Order: sequence, then structure tokens, then C-alpha cells
Amino acid sequence: MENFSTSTGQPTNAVYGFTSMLINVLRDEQPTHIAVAFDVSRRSFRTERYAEYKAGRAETPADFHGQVSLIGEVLAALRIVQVSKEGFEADDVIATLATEAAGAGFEVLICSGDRDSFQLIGDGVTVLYPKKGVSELARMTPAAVEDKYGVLPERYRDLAALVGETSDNLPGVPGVGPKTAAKWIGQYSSVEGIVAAADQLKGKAGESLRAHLADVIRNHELNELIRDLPLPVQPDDLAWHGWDREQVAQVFDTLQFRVLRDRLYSYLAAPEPEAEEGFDVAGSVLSTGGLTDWLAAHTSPGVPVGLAVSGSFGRGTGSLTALSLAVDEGAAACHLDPTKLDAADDAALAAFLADPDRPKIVHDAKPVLLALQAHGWELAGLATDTALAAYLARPDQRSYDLEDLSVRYLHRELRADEPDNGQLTLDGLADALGERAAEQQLMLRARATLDLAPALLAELAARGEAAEPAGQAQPAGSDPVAVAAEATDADGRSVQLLVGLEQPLSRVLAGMERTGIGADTDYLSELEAHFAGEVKSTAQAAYDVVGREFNLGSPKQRQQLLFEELGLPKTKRTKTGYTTDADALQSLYAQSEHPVLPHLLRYADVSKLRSMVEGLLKSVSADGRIHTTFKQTVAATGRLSSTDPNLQNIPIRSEEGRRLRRAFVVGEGFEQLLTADYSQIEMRIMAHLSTDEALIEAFVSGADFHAATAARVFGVEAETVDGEQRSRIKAMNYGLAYGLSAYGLSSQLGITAEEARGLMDEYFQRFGGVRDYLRGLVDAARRDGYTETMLGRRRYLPDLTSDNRQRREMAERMALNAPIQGSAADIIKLAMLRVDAALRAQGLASRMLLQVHDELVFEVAPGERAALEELVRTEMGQAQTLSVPLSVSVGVGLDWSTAGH
DNA sequence: GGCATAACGTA
DNA sequence: CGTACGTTATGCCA
Repeated sequence: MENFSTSTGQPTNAVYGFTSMLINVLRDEQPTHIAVAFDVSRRSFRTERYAEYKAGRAETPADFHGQVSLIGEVLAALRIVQVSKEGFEADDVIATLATEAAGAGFEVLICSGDRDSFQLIGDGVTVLYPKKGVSELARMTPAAVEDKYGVLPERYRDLAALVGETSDNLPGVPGVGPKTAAKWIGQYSSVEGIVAAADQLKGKAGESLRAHLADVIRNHELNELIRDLPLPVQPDDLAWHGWDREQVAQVFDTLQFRVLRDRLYSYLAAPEPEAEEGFDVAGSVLSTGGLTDWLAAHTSPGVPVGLAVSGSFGRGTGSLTALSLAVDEGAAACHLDPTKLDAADDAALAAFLADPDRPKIVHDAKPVLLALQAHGWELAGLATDTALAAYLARPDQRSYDLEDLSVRYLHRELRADEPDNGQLTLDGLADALGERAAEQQLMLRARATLDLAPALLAELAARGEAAEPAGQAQPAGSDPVAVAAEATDADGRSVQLLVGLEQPLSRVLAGMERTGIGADTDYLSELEAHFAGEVKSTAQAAYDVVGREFNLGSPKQRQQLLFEELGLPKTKRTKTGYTTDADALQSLYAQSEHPVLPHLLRYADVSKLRSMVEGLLKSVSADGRIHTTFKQTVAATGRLSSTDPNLQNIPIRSEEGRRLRRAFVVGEGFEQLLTADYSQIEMRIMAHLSTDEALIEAFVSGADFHAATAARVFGVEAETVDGEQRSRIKAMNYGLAYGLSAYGLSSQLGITAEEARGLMDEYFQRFGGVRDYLRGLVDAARRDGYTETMLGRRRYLPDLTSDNRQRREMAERMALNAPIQGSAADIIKLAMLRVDAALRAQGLASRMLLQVHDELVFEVAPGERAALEELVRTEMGQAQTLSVPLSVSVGVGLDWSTAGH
């Protein structure tokens, strides 16, 4: 697995990751003084006091030891001081140096992945803490710590003592998370205070605390960093005067870090400008009649304008309460109330918005499109959507707030440089102040969005020259995103993805959300009554068996009943007890045949369906349709997600669940629903990317794919493959793309791990190309730091080099899955653009309603069934050229169930 | 009403 | 101890 190494076989993954991060810090922070601290060994005064400290960590791999000295060479070449202290940890060294330096008036930055360092944060001390993405460092200031954890940095130790720290093997108080801990600290100010008041703390958490007081006290002792170690160096000794060019060249060449060396040269030669404080905005709040003049004075063709709105959004529509524009020239910005325009301003705004030659920069354009449309305005000339750009740059952020992006990419807070204290004096009521602030804020948002676009585009464009990761095939099509591309080939694949795929797609999605899908509310109400009845009778049946009433929906009460009262065997542990999920109940029933178990299973089923039906009923809009919201920046792999309601998880597997699908019906004025889905698209992508001849053949032959692969594995004819063989290989086929282990396969198939291992060996014997491909994926991702889909969509996986085994293996499975799931997402997104374009080109009135990852749902206009089917088959089938056919199956019907073949 | 947890629906 | 999501319910707390 370890091909992240030089051609002579020296592993370099750790030294690479370290060096890469170091270069980024040097570039971004431009330190005047710098040192790197190391642990001398795993033993320290902490392990003396508590033998279990940091126990259970994966043994440092032998590979790593060899790399420590290489890191030393890199640091020497960069002329960076290294410090360590026998019997203490690197963090104690850091704590000492940081304390001394801050005392001497230095601005101190600590780059550490250990949260214990948060206790050092304060005046003049900030921690750069690695987030997801090795090149992504969170700037942990006192405010950031308080924001994230709810305590001040000097109390972080107290919080950590309560919550525990898995990586140090310091267990905390079960049931107490950061929120509860922060609350207690807020009340009793410290661990000492909490310990003293332990008897007064109520509830489960309090009880749990009392049972684990000793742990908390121990944790609190151990996690205090030593700030006064005697060290051979003082902060003044750490002045950095740049690196030894010749030595860097030599060391980096030896390590074969060509890319890193180039990065070092270019970044450090051309430092980024100093970070600024806030934004410079010359804003004016326009009154009625003011917009026409403002637009004439500040906008012209080809000049980008930042656009920000406020209002309410969702359910396929929206309503605006305010709108701001910002331009670069003179930092001008304006703010207006779109409901209070006179006729001339209304027309001027409409013309500006609809003019494709006036480029607009918007953060998260989809709701804006919907809201503008609801007000009767069209938006053309959408040049950059900064939310989508930020998503492509880093797809696994949890949010893409403009505030965060502004700080990250522009080094600016989302606030004005100077407080605007205009003429608001005598009538300066709180309301008016609030209103002024809101206006100012919206103009700032428009301005920040405008500035963000070039920064994000530069980040995406900078990838253009990067070498393709090995082990990944190139897309077979000539120009994968030719459909709506405005970007040129020179822009590189990431910019193409933005401009040619995601941005045009957001418009298509807006249309789908606005259209919605027809709902049969009468039928839904019937279903609700039906399932409610089932829930009731099932509960009654369970009460009769047990002889008392209880809440079947409560995991706690189920545990109480099953394991305490009935004494059934214990199942798999959960955080708080033993699982009572469906799998566990099944196996309990197989063992004990206790008559209550079928009722519990049945109850879970019907109550789930009931609440789903209830949710759907509540989400039907006044037009009798359900308008979901597609999220385009949520799934780290590039998929869409669907919320409010989620229409991507409507039941289909069970007969009873499928009844929900019948509630989704064709709307008035249309003939039928049509569904079109890709068959086994992920397996086809795997066949294509792996170039495994046998797997490709299994698809090209056109036979039943799972049977064909099973035939090969078991060495029989496809016709003689039995159901057992087929279903085992089917599970394996799907499991492969998820990073399946022999253990996982065995538990899914109910066979021994030994048998599963044999099955996997046999499979890889026949499909060696698949094995090589999957192995190559992880190696390439470890080397590059990211995976890539067929269209170049990246996912960064810094945990691939984590020394925490669980995290590392999780990242490996993500590395296996992301290119496959993500390429499938790329392809169906391309298909949606093609279908949308073709519908318009052919002047069809049929429309696209839903996307469910590998399926599209349409509403067929009268007389268009055949034409639509033809169109959909063509555009989906040709969305991307693979070395295997893209097979599309189509069904029609009056409701989603019957249309779903 | 916010938070954590368990459970379960889809691809 | 198989990836990616979103929603609901319970139980605990303010």
C-alpha cells in the first residue's frame, strides 16, 4: 500500500505532509522567528503518572521512524531550529517557548494538531489548528475557541478534562459532551468548582459525573502543559533568516519533492500582501427613484457587480426584503428595498439583472434566482457563484458562510473598515440603528462576494498545471463539459467544473425546485390513517405480550424490557447501552423466538412510515405540489442532497414502503411521470477507470452483470449461476466501491470472515485490474492529498497520513469511494444539463422534476412521451463516453411507483 | 428550543 | 469493522 516513496523505496508520506504544511505556514504567516518541537520518545512524565496515557495509539509505523531524520534534514535546510526535551512532550516545549515569547511581546502562532495547546491561547498567542484538509488551518483565537467550545481558552483544559481526549486515551465523563461541559464551566467556572458542586448537578449527566470524578481530576492534571521548562534556546534565538537554497535543492531532490520545492520557491519569493482589517465600502442607501442614477453612474457592460439579497427562501420560491449591489470602482455600493421601487427604477433593475453583458457575482445564487423570479425578475449574466466555487475548492467544509470565506481567502472580517456614523444622532433609536447595520451589512456582503470571486477562481485555476495523479484514467470524452461551457480549455478542469457544470446546474435545479412534483394529498391522508392504525394495533399487541404499556419507540425502554426484564442476550454495544436496531432484533428473535420481538420490528417499520407520510403531508404547498430544496454544496463527493422534504429517500425496497411512492403523481396538464435511471453506473465507472478487461467484458456482453461476474468468480457458465452465488457477488460488487473489508462482507452475507476472505481473493484473482486500480487510488490520494473524479472534482483527505488507525482507515475507504461515487455524480449532472438543453432546443413542454443520484424523474407533457423517452435516453446515455456503455432504463406511469418499473 | 443519540429511509 | 446523505423520535436540559 505504501508507494508514497522515492524511486529508491524510501517512504516519504510523513515528511511530505509535514513539509507541505510547513511551507504553507511560512507563506501565509511570514514569521520572523520559528522553531519546531518534537517528542523525544513516547515516554514522558505523563506516562509515569498514568501508564495508560496515549496508550492504544497505533504503534508508530517503522516507516515513520526513518522519516523523522528526513524531517530533520528538511528543517536543517530551511534553517529552522528544532527543540525537544527528554521526559516531556513537544507541547510542553511549545508551551514554554510561547509563554516566554508572548511575555517578550512577540505575536505567537502555534501550529499544532493537539487541542491541549488551546489552553495557551490568549493575548498574543493564536493556535493554527489543522481542519479537514491539511492545507487548511483554523485560526484559533480566544473568540474562536469561545465560539466553538463555549469556554474561554484558559478554561479549555477544564472542558477537555470533562469531555475526555480519545487521542490521549483519557476517557471523559460518558454522556457529557462539549455543550454540557461548557455549561457547567459557565456555572461553576472550573473543574475545581464543578467537583465541589458535583452533588448538586442534576440529571443523567450529573450522575455520570459523580461516577467519573477521579477521571476528570486526573485528566485535568495531565492536560496541563508545562510553561517553564529549562530549554537550551530562548525566543530570541529563533530568528529566521530564510533557507539555504542549495541545501533545500539538494534535500528536496533527494526526496523527489519537485512540486514542493517549486511551491517553496514561488510562495516565499512572492509573499502575499498583508492582511487587512475590513472592507472599504462607500455605500449609499437608495431611496425611491435613486436606482436608475446609481446604475448609470457605477455599472457598465463587462464590469462585474457583486449582488447580495436578504429575504426568505425555500420550497421552490422566495421573497426579497432587500438587495445590495457593489462594484470595485470607488468601492461603491448601494442598498435598496425592492418592494419600494418606482416604475422607472423597477425597469432599470429588471434590465440590469436580465442583461447578460453585466456580469453578476453572487454567493449561493439558486435561492436568489428563485426569489428574483418570484418578484418577476430574470437574472442573466451570472458570472461566478462564490459558494459553488468554494465548494469545488474544498468540498468537505461544513458551511460556506460568506463570513468564513472572507476571512479565509481575503484575510478580511466581514465588517466595514471605519464605523459609518453618518447623521444618525437625535433620532438614533435602537430600531434605526439596527436597520442601518443591516443595510451596511448587506452592502458589505455584496462587496465581499465581489472580492471573493477572483480569489476563489485563482485557487481553482492554480490547479490547472498540476500533474494528473497516477492511477487515474483520463475522461474518455473530448471535452467533458462542453455543454454549457463558457470557460476555455486553458482554465483547467476545476474552473470548467464551476463554469461549465455547477453554475449552469444551479439554474436547472432552481427550475426543478420551482416546478415541484404533484402530490395526492387525499391518498397521503389515507396512508397516514392506515399507518397510524397499524402503529396503534402493533403497540397494543406488544402490550398484550408484555403485560404492560411502554413506549416502543424509546431505545431506552426497549433495552430495559429486552435485556433487564426479559433477560435476552446482550447485543452490540452502543455509546449508551445495547443496540435494539432491526438487525439485532432479528437475531434475537432467531435465538429466542420471543413473541414481542416481531411487534417491535413491525412497530419500527410502521411508525417510520407514518412519520414520513406526516412529513410529506406537511410539506405540500398551496399548489398541491411538493417543492424540495436541492443542496449543491453539501455532499463531499459531489452528489446533490435534498431537504425539506428529502425526496431522495422515499421508500422503495419494501412493498409497504413503496406505497408512499404512489403519492407522487403526475400534475394537471401533464400525461404521465417518466423515470430514467442509470443501471449500475458506479460499477460501470469502476470498469472504465480500472480498465479491467474482464469487468469491461461483463458489461459489454450485455448480460446480467452480477451473474456474469459471479460466473467468472466461480468458474461456471453465466446461465448456471445460482441465486446464492449471484447475491454474494452482487454484495461484493457493491461493497468494493465502499472500501469493503472481509469482516464487513462476512457479516453482511452471514458467512465466516475466512470464507469472505476466500471469496475476495477469488474475485481479485479474476479481476486483478480492479484490485490494482483500488490500491492505486489510495496510494495516489496519499501522495497527492486528494482524490479526483473523472471530471477533476477533488476531495482532500488529510487523514490518509494520520497516525490514528481508525481515522486513517476511514480516509482510505473515502479515497476508494469518492472517485467512483463522485464520477457518477459528475455524469448525472452533465446529463441533467444536456437533458435541460435538449428539452429547450426541441421545444418540449415536458419537464425535469427530481434527481435521485442515479435517477431522473420527469413530467410528460401531452403527446410527448415517445419524444421525451428518446431524448432522455440519448442525453443520459451520451453524457460521458466510457469504455463500457452507459445503460439507461426508463419507465412511465401515473405515479412514481408505477413509473419506477 | 437546543443538543446528543439511536435508528432508518435512499443511492 | 462499507460510502454518501436527511429526518424523526426520545430524553435530557434550560
